[in-house]
Amino acid sequence: MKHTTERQQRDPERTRAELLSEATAAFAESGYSGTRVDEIAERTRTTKRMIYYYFGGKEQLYLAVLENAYRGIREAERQLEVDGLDPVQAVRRLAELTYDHHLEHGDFIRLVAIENIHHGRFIRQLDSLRDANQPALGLLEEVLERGREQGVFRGNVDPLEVHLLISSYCVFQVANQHTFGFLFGVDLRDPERRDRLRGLIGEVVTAWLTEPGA
Amino acid sequence: MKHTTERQQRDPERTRAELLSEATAAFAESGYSGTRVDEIAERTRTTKRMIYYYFGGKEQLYLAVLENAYRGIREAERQLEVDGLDPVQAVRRLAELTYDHHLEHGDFIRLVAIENIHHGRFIRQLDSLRDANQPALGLLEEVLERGREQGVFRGNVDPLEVHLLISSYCVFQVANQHTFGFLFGVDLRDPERRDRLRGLIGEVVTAWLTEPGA
Amino acid sequence: MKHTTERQQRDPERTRAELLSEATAAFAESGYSGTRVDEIAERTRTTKRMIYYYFGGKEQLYLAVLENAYRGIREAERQLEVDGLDPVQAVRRLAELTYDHHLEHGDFIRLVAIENIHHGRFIRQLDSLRDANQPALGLLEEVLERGREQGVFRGNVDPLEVHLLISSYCVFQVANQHTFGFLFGVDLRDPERRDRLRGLIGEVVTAWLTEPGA
Amino acid sequence: MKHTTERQQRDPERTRAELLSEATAAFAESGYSGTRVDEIAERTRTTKRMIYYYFGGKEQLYLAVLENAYRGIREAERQLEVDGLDPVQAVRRLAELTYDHHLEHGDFIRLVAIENIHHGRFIRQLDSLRDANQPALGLLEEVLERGREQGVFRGNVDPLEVHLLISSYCVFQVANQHTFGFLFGVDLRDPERRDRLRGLIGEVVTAWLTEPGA
DNA sequence: AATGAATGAGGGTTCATTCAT
DNA sequence: AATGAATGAACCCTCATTCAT
Repeated sequence: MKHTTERQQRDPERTRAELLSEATAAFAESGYSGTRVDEIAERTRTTKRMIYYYFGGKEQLYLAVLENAYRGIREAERQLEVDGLDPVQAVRRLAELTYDHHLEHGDFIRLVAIENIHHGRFIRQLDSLRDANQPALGLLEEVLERGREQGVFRGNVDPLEVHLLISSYCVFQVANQHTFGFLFGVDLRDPERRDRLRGLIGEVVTAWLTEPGA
Repeated sequence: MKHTTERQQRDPERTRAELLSEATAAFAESGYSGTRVDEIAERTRTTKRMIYYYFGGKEQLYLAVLENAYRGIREAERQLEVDGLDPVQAVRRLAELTYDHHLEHGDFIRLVAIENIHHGRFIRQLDSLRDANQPALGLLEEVLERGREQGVFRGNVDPLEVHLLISSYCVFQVANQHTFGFLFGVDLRDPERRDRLRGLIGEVVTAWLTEPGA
Repeated sequence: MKHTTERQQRDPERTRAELLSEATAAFAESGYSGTRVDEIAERTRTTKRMIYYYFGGKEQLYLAVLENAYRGIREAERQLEVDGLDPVQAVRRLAELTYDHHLEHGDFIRLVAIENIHHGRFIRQLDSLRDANQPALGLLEEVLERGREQGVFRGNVDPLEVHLLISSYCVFQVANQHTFGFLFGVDLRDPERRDRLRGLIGEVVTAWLTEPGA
Repeated sequence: MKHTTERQQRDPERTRAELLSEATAAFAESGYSGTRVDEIAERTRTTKRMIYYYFGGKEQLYLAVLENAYRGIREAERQLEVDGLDPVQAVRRLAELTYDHHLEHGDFIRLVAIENIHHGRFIRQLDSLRDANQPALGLLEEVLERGREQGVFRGNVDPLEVHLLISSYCVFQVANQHTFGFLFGVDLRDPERRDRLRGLIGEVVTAWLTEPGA
């Protein structure tokens, strides 16, 4: 009679998924160089050896993590809905959803920061990410166009730049919270503060988009 | 005739400064864990032994780098001048100078990103940074107050949040340039693009500050 | 035809045992601080990397050495036999066996001396040694009791103190042989001298135990 | 006007003495390899550099420490007095004084143990110690001879061996206190225990020396 | 008589990875 | 499909010592 140990498991998919998930957490926590493969393995029910068995090495595992993280985000962006809202409300809504979304996915934002620390050396290998359309950007494009048609928004606006405005703001609050918080003595994650900040970027952007005489 | 070797030198200040400078470049380039002390030493005319002699260790060197970088930035911020400009122009000016300033100090921004990857664990040890006043923020505060007095700007605006808006935007373009550039197929450092982006944040912020009926 | 290298071997038990054995010799020879892990490794067929693989580090290896050495001594003490001897002969026998035993285990005695130089800081971590009974002491206790019952030995004798008397004498000859030998110009390991010394402590102790009117 | 810093001092004798004294404490505390020259210097008001200036190096300093320690002990031994006591009392007295003396000079005993760990490699360089007479041994010799003449002590006794008996016992209690204390759960420095042990060795030795029919 | 600056050589340890079944 | 054993290369750091005044 064979007894199932906690280690031995005949479910490759599950093992792989567990490795990927824990590697995501580990890399997001400590960066690429700062994460040791032992550390990742210790979080799982398998051994370090399996990382090489399933992924080939630390770098490949990191690539899988990165790709997987972006895929998840895209998936979530596809859920965004602003139908039935007038353009101003739609932009505000979009900004707020983006804000919430970023605050909820600290790991992802940290992975992106890490990747930039590495000069984007890894992401550049992921062709799968390159051409995929950016759902959030597409949606924004639509809304901006709608606003312009209705004469509510100024014309000559590059959706990418609006996206940049919103993204910068949302990303910064997560990515730079430690230094900003320390230097200015504020806690950006404080609920009250967060509520204020949540609405701000939408207001700012729409103020600009709707600015009279622009 | 003996020639002086390139190594041996009796100029402690210079040796220390060189180490600090090269360490700054190295850490900004590869992060804390990603930088090897040998690597730093190889950039200088001394040996890695001197890192321990002058700083005590890798971590202390990194701390010195971090502190020095922030000190430099503060110094630069103190040079900012917007006297003689009306509030709207002043904010725009401030935003543009901040923008330029960030783009010119990629190393600093990378160090800040790195520090955030480390959850601010190092900067928290630098009490010298905590209480020091933030020149840029003070200046902004003055301008906002002036605008409010003149009835040009809305009231009830937290200078810190305006600062956050501007900083986010400027920092993001440097810090996230690799992933953003890759994903959207743009080069944020392209001069033409940069010129457009340079003015944008000031316009956006002032549009909001001056929004009628606010 | 490939020949098996001397290094590569798939016998963990043996590798471990070899490391332990050579480490014992090395630590006994040069002390804890005086022994380099490279030095230990060079004595074996593996590399120093294996010390970390099997033991975790220099300190843990030393702890294993210490524990192992004491275990070996205990094992040997369990072989002691004085059955069928009258109490006086038994004590003499015990003293002589202890003497021989110490002279034969110079490494052990040196390890003990080294441990005392370290203020017992390592041994205190070895709970396995604390509560284990001390075979030699138990045997001695029996003999002393027997002698007292037969009216041959004085009463009111603490076996531990008798043990201390004998141990001191035997340990000293090994542990302090270099300074003592140098200062008094004698070689304590000289066979003739040793034969004299071998019997001495038993005689001294029994003279005291059997002292009339005590 | 020159002000005297705490460091700068123009008293070579004092500096040298301080170094010697602190080095003694340091070496006795941590052994030869375990003591770092920085550590010694930090205990004094001078710098590490002075160790090289005054002694030439770590080894020479250790040699000076060793020689100085032995010189001090010899000096103390010369103070021993047993005049006016009968031989039995004299031996007991000598044993007790030796006992006290050892317990009071733990540093010296540790230095001796350390020297033995190093196989007496250093002491062998100190010719000054070799030929010097051993006061304690000479005194013992006299007493033993007196006892033999009076028919109280057995003849054919090597004073060196009696000295060895007493020394072993006294040294062991200090040198091996940590392992012995740990293994047997006793504190050899406990005052009550110490009082018992103090008298023991004299009784044991005299019991043997006076044994009838020897 | 004394010192600040500098250093070569090694110290213990950890890293991602491969061997061999 | 999975794994225990082994490892080379490098990593950060510390040691006793010397240079140069």
